[in-house]
Amino acid sequence: MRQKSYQDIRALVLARIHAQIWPPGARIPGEADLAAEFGCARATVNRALRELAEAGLIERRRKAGTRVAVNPVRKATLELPVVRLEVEGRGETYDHKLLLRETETPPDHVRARMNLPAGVRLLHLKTLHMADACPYMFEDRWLNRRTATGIDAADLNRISANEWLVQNVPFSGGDIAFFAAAASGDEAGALNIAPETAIFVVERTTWRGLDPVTATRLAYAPGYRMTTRI
Amino acid sequence: MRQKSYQDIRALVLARIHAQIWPPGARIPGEADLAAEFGCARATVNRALRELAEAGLIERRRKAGTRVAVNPVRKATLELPVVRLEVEGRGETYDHKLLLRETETPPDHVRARMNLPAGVRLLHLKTLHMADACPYMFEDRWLNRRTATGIDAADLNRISANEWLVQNVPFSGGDIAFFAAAASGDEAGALNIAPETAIFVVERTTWRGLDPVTATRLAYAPGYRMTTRI
DNA sequence: AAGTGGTCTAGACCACTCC
DNA sequence: GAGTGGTCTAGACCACTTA
Repeated sequence: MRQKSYQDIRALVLARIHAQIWPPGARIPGEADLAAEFGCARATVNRALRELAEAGLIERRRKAGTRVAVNPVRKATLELPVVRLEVEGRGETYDHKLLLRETETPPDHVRARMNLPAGVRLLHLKTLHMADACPYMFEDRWLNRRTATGIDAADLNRISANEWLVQNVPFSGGDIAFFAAAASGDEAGALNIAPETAIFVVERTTWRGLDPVTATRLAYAPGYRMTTRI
Repeated sequence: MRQKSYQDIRALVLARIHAQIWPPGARIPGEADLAAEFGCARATVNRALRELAEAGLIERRRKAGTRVAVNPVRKATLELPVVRLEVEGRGETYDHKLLLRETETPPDHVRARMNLPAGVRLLHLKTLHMADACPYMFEDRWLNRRTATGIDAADLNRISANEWLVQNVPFSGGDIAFFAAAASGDEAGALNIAPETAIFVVERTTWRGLDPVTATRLAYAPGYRMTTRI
C-alpha cells in the first residue's frame, strides 16, 4: 500500500473502533493528527471521517472534535425502484392492469395528506401490478393534475402511472410510511386473498416544492418482504 | 453569492434537471466544463455530482460521462435507533420486561439465518418493550455467545439486550427484512392483542465479520408506522 | 487510444462552538 | 478567544470504459 486512499483510512479507523482501541464515547485524534500519522493529506482523512459520520458511527462537531458514537444509529438505505424493474429484477414477467381511472373528490384523509382545500377534485387511479401473472401489488393513487400535467394524455394501459410519473414529473421530496394492515375488501378482491389478511403497506406522498403531486397506498400481496443490508 | 459552494452547484444542477433543460437520459456536460461555467474548481463540481449520483438522480461512468437517470431509483434512509431512544424521542416513558432467558437449541430457520451448524446452542431472549406502560414491541432474540461475549454478565433487567449489544458488540453488517404478519400466539399474548392481528415485523441478523452475532424478530404493536422522507 | 470521472495533495480561509 | 472541522482551489496522476 504505497499511497493510502480514503477507503484505507476509513477501514483503519473502523478497525480501531471495532477493536475498542477507541471505545464508544472516546474522542479520536483530530484530522491533522491522523493525516500525519497515516501519511496522507488532511482532505483524505476528512473524507473518510465524513463517511463514517454519515453512517452514524462517529459524531463530529467543530471545536469539540470527533467522538465514537455511544448509541450508533444505524442507517439502512432502502431502494424504491419502479415496480416493473423490481419485478423484472427478480427474473419475473411484469404486467399491470388499470382497474379505475376517474376524476373524484378524495376522502378527507387523502386531502389532508396532500394539504389541499376542501372540494378539490383529483384523478383517482387503481392499478394491479402482476409478477408472472400473479397479483403482486395493488396501487390506489390520487393525482393532482396541476402538478402532474400531461397525465391525461398518457396511455396508462401501456405504462403504469407509477412509471409515467417517475419519468415525467420530477419531484423534490416525499413522505413515506411503512406499516402492516388487514386487507380491505378492495385490496383483498384485487389481490385475490381473504379479507383481513395481514398485508404490507407503503403510503407515499410526493411534492414538487410545496405543491402535492400524488398520494399513493401500495398494498403488497402476502409474503412480500422488503429487504436491505446495513 | 461570491464563491459558489458544492451545495450551490448541486442545487443548480438539480434545477436544470427539474426544469428538463437536461431531460431524463440526457448527457450533461463534463466536470471540467461545468467548473468553467460555474466559475469554481472541478473538485467542487465533483462533490456536487457525486452526491446527486448517490441519491440516484444521475448516473456516472468514466469515459461515458454523466447522464440524468431515466428511472431514478429513489433511496430512502431509515434510521434504526435503539428502542429506548425511539420511544423517548416521542416523549413517552420507556420500560422493558425480560420474559425469557434460556440456553436452547434454535429452530432450523433461525440456525439457517445465522449460518450455524446443527446442534449449536444459543441464548434465547424474549423481551417486551413498553411505551407509557403499554406494550410497544415484542422482541424474540437468539444470541451467539461466541461473538456476544460478556452477555451472561449483563443485567438485562436494567438494560435491554438491544441496547447492551449496540454498546458492547460492534458489528460489521447485517441483513434486515420488513414485512407484515399475523400475530403468533406468543406475540399476541405479549402485546395483549387478538391472535392473527396484522402486525409489522422486522427481522434482523447481524454479523461480526463472517460470524453471526444475533438474530432477532421484532413484532410491533398494531398501529406502528415506520416513516421517513426522501 | 483517448475521454471522463475518481482521487490525492498542499495550502488556505472560514464557520462554528466550546471554554 | 482559540481549536476543530468544513470547504474551496489548483494542479496532478490514475483507472476505468467505451469508441
